[in-house]
Amino acid sequence: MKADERKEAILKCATRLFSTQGYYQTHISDIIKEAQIARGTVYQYFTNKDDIFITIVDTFFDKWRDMISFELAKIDLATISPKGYLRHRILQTLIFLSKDSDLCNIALRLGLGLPEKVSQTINHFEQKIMDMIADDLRFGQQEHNVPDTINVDTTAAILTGALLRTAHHYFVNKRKAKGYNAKEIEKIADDFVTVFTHGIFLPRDKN
Amino acid sequence: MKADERKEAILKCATRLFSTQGYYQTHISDIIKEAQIARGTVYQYFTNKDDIFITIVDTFFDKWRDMISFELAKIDLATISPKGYLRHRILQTLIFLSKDSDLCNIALRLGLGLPEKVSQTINHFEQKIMDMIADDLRFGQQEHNVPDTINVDTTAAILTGALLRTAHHYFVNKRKAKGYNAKEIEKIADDFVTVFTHGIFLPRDKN
Amino acid sequence: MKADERKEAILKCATRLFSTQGYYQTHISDIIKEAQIARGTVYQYFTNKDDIFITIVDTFFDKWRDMISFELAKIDLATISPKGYLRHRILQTLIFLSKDSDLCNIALRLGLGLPEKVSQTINHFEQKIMDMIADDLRFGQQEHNVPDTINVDTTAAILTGALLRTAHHYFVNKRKAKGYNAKEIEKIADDFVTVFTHGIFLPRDKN
Amino acid sequence: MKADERKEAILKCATRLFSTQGYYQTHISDIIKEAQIARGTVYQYFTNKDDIFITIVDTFFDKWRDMISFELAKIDLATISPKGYLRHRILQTLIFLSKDSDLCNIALRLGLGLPEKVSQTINHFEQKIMDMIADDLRFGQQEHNVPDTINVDTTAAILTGALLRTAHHYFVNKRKAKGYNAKEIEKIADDFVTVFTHGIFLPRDKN
DNA sequence: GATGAATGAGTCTTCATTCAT
DNA sequence: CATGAATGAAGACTCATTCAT
Repeated sequence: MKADERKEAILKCATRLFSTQGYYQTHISDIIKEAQIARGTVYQYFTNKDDIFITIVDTFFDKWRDMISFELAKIDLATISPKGYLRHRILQTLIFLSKDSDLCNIALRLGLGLPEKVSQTINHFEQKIMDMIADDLRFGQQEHNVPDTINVDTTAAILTGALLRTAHHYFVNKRKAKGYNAKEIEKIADDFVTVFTHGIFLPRDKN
Repeated sequence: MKADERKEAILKCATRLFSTQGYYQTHISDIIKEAQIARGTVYQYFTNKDDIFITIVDTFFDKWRDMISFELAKIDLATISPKGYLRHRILQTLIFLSKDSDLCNIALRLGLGLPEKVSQTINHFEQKIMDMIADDLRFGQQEHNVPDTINVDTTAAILTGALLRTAHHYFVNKRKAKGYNAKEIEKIADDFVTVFTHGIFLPRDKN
Repeated sequence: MKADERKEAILKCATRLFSTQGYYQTHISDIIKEAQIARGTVYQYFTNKDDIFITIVDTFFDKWRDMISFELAKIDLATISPKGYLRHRILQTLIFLSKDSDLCNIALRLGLGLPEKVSQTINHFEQKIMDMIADDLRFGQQEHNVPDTINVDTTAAILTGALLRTAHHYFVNKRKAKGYNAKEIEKIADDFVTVFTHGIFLPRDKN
Repeated sequence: MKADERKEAILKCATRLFSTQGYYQTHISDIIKEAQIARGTVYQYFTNKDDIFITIVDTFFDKWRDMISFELAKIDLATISPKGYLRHRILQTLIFLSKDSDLCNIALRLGLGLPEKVSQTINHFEQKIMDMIADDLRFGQQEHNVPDTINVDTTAAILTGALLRTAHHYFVNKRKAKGYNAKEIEKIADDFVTVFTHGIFLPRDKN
């Protein structure tokens, strides 16, 4: 087997394992068993375990960027509608992510290997949030406040992702020493609601 | 120090450490150093490391649920508008999450401890997606397709979270053996765009 | 067993092993087998293998320094003869080194673990030099050029050690880019011979 | 390149590396990188790593022996004075050792590759002994007990080498089960001092 | 002869957990 | 209850050597 093929084979096995078991619970032993190679062979192609993982994510990222550029070149920015533009972007990204479930799992950092029991606990938490949101949406549809046209499943995922990430963005990444005050949080909530009330396009948008 | 206080003290230290360094990179040694107790003492209150972590997340979840019930009881479902309802829900959750940055980080599973270098790689990936989305939004505002009233920062976080979680929901959680076909993915993308085009409320909604 | 005793026990075993098998051929496995402790115990007292070795040498060095100071304080510099002074120094150092054969071997860096076969080759080389010198000395005694009073064995060791270290001192430590020229080497040889011709005391020295 | 040249090239590179980094810290990888050959090629000329090292030392030893014989043949034993004889031997050996700093370092076994930190510790020890001896000598010169004609630098190296090797000779090589007693050590010290008091030539020696 | 990919036994080191005091 | 010394299974990584091309 040629060097490139071997490297590729290792990455392939490692990707599946990292995705399934997470970073810490994927051991070199697992990788070599899966790839049917000797322990030392791994280290002929990668300096260490990190290197394997980083290579996977970096490659994935590069492919994503290439895809983005490639797709961007295909559309006519002068004529496409904003909605069409958004749809195009979303669709391409989804298609891209759908191609490799393992990479999707890794890159979305949602399966990075906590011990089974620990993992369940968190999943349970997130699921509860999503369920609650789905219930709210269904109730809204019954009450005719929420249009029947929206997909409850997708929208619940959207709102959960949106909510958790927004929280993370402000309260972890842009965390403030003395925390956020009531006013500031209300502002964030209002910005949040605005998006989901009117959408993100101007009303005169007829597309 | 009483048993309850001691247990609480351990959890407090563990929470900060788990949030900062992640599950695997937080060692019992770190916890006992921080809590200034002996190694064996930890095992008098918790059966093992997992138990500590699970206790933290479970407690957090219970508090969240209590908060939800409590807040739900305070509003009058008969009179509140759908938008008001959404705003209320979002606001309470954000307030709740804002109170404890560490717990927020843990529960959102975004800081669960990969080695520094590895962590950076993924952060970089997510940041790029968010940056790209923010750029799109700003461009939309210049072209007057996107209202100036939306907050680019928040909306970028919303869209990133929404997109990644939607992808994860379908392509990892509800993954199909033979993958999704083009039609199915287009359907998801359309559902996605719909939400962000019209919002999630019926047009007759005047609130 | 108390912490101090255990640490001491580990050092004792390690010292013997390092001396016998050298640094690289002494494995943690050997040490724990010898000390009858668990693998992890070693790392409770030392950060790593180097730390053990360095602790041994440093302790030895400290003891030597203390001995030197202590002995120096006991002699009266105003009345002692130079020869007496030299004798005192040498004797104290020899007594010190004689106390622990293993430490002597380690500190003198003459047995620091090359593989057996490799070690033999070098020993052989050094032995030949020493043998040759001893032969020269015995021949000198037969010819009545060398006094019968000198101890051939000791003197051969002296000359071998003196010669090799002098060479090392100049040709390795104080090595010159373009090497030493004939004149310079003759100077070193002359200085060398001077010491062994007249001794290192002035002729008027009657002690 | 011919077989002999290739073998020579490998030995040359290996010699420098062994001298610089020591036996254990010189890896086949280092040698092939330096010699710009393939990994397998080394094993076409040498059976293993030891073989390379032993070849180096053996070759060095053979050269030394040849030199000794050659030089011995040039002098007239009937007429040369004992001092002249010693000078001749010392000078030839020094010239020989001065020619190849790396080989000198290897053969003197003073740089055979302990990890840097470990190595420093021992160097420090040896240096302290040498410094102390040099101080003693300088003090002796001030007091006019030691002739100004001796070279302090060289003599310190001589005494250090002499002392350490003598200790090694008796306490390691010829070690006794129950150690040496005070009387025996005094005897060694006296023999040692004798050499450095009167030199190793008979007083009637007028050379 | 030359190559360099592959091998795998062998090392150090880590760290959650136990248990005698 | 609290302590912290002791444990040892488990894991990452190394590197001399082999062998098919």
